[in-house]
Amino acid sequence: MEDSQSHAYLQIGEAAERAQLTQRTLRYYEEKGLLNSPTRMDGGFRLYSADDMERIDRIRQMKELLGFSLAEIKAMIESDDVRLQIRAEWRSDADTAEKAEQIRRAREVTLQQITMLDQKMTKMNAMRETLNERIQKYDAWLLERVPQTARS
Amino acid sequence: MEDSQSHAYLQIGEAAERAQLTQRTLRYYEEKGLLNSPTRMDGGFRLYSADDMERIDRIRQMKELLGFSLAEIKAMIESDDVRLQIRAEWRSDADTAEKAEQIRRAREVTLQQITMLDQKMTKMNAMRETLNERIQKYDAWLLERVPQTARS
DNA sequence: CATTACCTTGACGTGCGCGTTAACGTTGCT
DNA sequence: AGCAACGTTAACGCGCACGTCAAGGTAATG
Repeated sequence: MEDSQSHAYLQIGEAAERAQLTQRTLRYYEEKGLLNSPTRMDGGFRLYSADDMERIDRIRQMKELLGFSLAEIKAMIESDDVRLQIRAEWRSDADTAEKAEQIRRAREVTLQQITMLDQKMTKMNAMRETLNERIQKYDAWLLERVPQTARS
Repeated sequence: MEDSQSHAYLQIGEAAERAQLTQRTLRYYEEKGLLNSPTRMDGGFRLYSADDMERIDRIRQMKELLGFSLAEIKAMIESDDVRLQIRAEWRSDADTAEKAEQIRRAREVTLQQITMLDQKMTKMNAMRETLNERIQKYDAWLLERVPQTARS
């Protein structure tokens, strides 16, 4: 019987299914340094944490949504690493200053990402406008010569 | 000496340069049916019209902005063809009904494009929100332990 | 008419992002 | 202990989107 709250650590099979990717793809991402190697069970099986799954999903989004190459994505998710490090070393000792520097860098990267998102969205808005105008031209044409047309 | 109003028809060299693509890429797009074969001069050199250039630019945008494959893009620019046909046959005879049907199809395609643009933009907005929250977390962390930080 | 710059069509090469197969180890259940 | 289900690495393959020659034709200039 299964834990109703799914095992918290997933083997690659379930992980792939939930992420809508193939096992091959997950291993490939790991190979390319997009995923920090997940923990393994004794036999060597990969175990994906919730954080891992989150990250996998962000990678997928960046690919599908923004059409980035894996290399570009790898560069972009630096900031995730910092975030996870923060969580991990939360109560760790020492080096507040160094961590602060890392966080500032992560903040910078994140800001750049936001900027580029905004740029893309601006262009997409322009594109949307163009398409809208096109629709209106079609409608004008149709109304002029085929007035009995139903509009949606 | 050059016409100040650039020759209206461009050879592949200038066309590529202006579109920020390579000649190879333009030929490749033509080969794949993304561009209707441009007119040629007597010797066989390709001549790109303003419409061609417009189309090339839309292809580039779809690739860079949306990350689509050439196959997907080819499917999407159907509606462009109709638009150009309209211009061409503007005062042509006959078949208003048939043309109307084409226009309705083009309108449909365009609507779908708008819908998908909207979907993408929605997701990008969500992503932007996530990034914004991340920034705020960074700022909170920095403010708590390194209060002497300058914000931008 | 010769030179130079630009173009043409093949054809092979390349990097990316995986798919697929092979050979084999692990886990869980009975 | 045995079997099925699941996992592992390694290696080859593949389609896409071009890059990069090679061998030659065309255009513009002096």
